[in-house]
Amino acid sequence: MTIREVASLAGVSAAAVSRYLNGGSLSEEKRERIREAIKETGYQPDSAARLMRTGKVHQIGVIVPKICSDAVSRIVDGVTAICRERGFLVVLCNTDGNRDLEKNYISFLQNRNAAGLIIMGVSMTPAVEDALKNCQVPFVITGQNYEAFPCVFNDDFHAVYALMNMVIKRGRRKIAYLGVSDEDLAAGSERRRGAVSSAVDSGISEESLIIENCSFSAASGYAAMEKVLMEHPDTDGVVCATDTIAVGARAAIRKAGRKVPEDISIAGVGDSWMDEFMDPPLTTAQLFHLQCGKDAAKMLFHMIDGDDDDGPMRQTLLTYRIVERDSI
Amino acid sequence: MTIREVASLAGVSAAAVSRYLNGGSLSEEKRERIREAIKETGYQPDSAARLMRTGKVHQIGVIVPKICSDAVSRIVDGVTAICRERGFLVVLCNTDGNRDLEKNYISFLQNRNAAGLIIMGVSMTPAVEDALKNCQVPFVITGQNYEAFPCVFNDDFHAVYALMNMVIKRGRRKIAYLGVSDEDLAAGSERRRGAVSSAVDSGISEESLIIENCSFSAASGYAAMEKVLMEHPDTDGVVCATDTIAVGARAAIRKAGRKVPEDISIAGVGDSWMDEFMDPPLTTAQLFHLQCGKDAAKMLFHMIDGDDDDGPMRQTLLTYRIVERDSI
DNA sequence: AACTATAATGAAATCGATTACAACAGGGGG
DNA sequence: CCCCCTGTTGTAATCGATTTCATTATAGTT
Repeated sequence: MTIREVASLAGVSAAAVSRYLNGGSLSEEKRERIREAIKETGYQPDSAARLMRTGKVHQIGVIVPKICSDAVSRIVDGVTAICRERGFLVVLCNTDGNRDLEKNYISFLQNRNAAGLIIMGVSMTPAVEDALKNCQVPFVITGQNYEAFPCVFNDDFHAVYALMNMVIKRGRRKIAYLGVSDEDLAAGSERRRGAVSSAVDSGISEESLIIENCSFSAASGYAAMEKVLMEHPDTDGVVCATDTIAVGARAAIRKAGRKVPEDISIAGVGDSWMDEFMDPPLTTAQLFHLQCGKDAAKMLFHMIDGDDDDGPMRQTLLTYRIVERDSI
Repeated sequence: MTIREVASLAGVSAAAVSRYLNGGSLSEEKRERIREAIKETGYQPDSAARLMRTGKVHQIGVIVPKICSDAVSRIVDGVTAICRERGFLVVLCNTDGNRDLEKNYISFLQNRNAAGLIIMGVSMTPAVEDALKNCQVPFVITGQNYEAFPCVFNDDFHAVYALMNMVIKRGRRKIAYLGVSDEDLAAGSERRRGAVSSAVDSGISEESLIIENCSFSAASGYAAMEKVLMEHPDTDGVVCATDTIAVGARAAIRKAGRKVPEDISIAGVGDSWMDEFMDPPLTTAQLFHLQCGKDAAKMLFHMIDGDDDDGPMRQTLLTYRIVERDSI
């Protein structure tokens, strides 16, 4: 079903049908005939041809390091919600943590496959930075804060700072921080800095704060906590970079026969759905992932629409909320 | 950068460059010159124009009822893995449980936006069934078994049947089944039937099996379990349609002061990552979601490639594995 | 040498929509 | 009555790749 067939069925030119669809001057009479013909045929304009002519893709690309993650899937959820409103499709690109793929996707998506990009958990290697600098379509980075690029990110530093303060206020002095690699600017470096700053500000020396690095899994949280309890049996508090790590750490504490929160306080970050069903319910710093996705998408559409007035590059700092439960 | 510019730079015709890219007879000499020109310019053929001419989209559509779900995200992970190998992009469509959207996406994606569809958690309303019957592109349904369509699905019935048997073998007689709505053929109807069959086959009457319906959340599992314990204080076993429900149920049992597994046995379905970190670790029927996604994608590509020889419509039944932990 | 099959090549048509342009009609102002 | 402006309309060019077709060159066969 092409525009010409619809046109001849309605007894008008193809241009008239196009005007009907895209808004152009047209008599009410023809308008009616075209409406009829379209309803009758169920005609939908070919998006490839339309794209070919106008150059406007109604898709955006979302690049993620993995999909099976509470945080990532919530952000993606927010992005899809806004895109649906706008009639845009979402192209989901899973790099599986592979930097080369990240770079490849960035360059490939520009080639008429996406009107803009949302990138999460970007690993800012020189190659990726280069790809972004040369990027022909607008993009927004989520979850991490790079001065040079538009991004939507969390207040990772203060979230952990606040959590740590709470644990210290409970009288804990021998505290462990289970973090993730500094390669991850936000969940790694920023959160760790928050933990250290809080400790130091409260008179706990940086050296006496126990720091262990984990991957993003509960299993690695379990292993790290086991190690901490082995090497520092007097540990009485633990703050985890993510709730998933906290789940593992909590199991290790249980295995060691220690009580939470009597013997050891524990806290996480993220407000995962299972936090309130843990035993005891986990104190956490809630992050607004869904909002993050929505904000990033809205920002991207502003850039795509050019509503930006070439205005200042935007950096959106999201808030966090301490959810105090019984684990500290 | 168009094919003509590259061509003139290499001193050949546009057709020659196209032949270079798509395979056609071409002298080694021109081949070399074109290789040069492409490297120099970084030319990438315009996918819109290519699509326009050939009609071959290198995208597939994935329609999901929600994204924030362990099962869904793992399946999607499997799909993206196969698509990446094949150089296809994945268009992720989140219907958020809205049936109209499901139908709309199915019809919209056919319009040159996808070479095929993978649909999960389809709600087979007449409208959706109609949309599928008229679908111009191949599609595969995951997680549910419809005779009339190609699908990849789990052995939901036997998974729960086996779990239930284990609980009964532990000597439990007053058992509750926390399920989900029958609207969901697989997780709802099939699993419930498995629970009932097992009970009946073991001499427990259908009437004495306690059945409560939940949504897919831990909170609803908590509420349902609370209700069960209130109305049937002698309950000594509970099987849940999903691990998430089990997490909620387990918390309700704890709240009620009952011990697991001494007083009550509990089991779930899905093998969520947090199962082994629960207290006690949760016995579950592991489902192979990643494999499900991969199989569905492979099946779809067979259909797209036409390797099917118009062969029989395929129905893939996945296996399950009982993971026995300490909760029963 | 004559002939045929095969490879190499470019010009031009094509996919289906949008849009610049030209043509024309009708209305209002002088 | 003429001019100009605005609104309606269709024709044809266009986007950038692929592919058909016709042509020429080359090799292989009698």
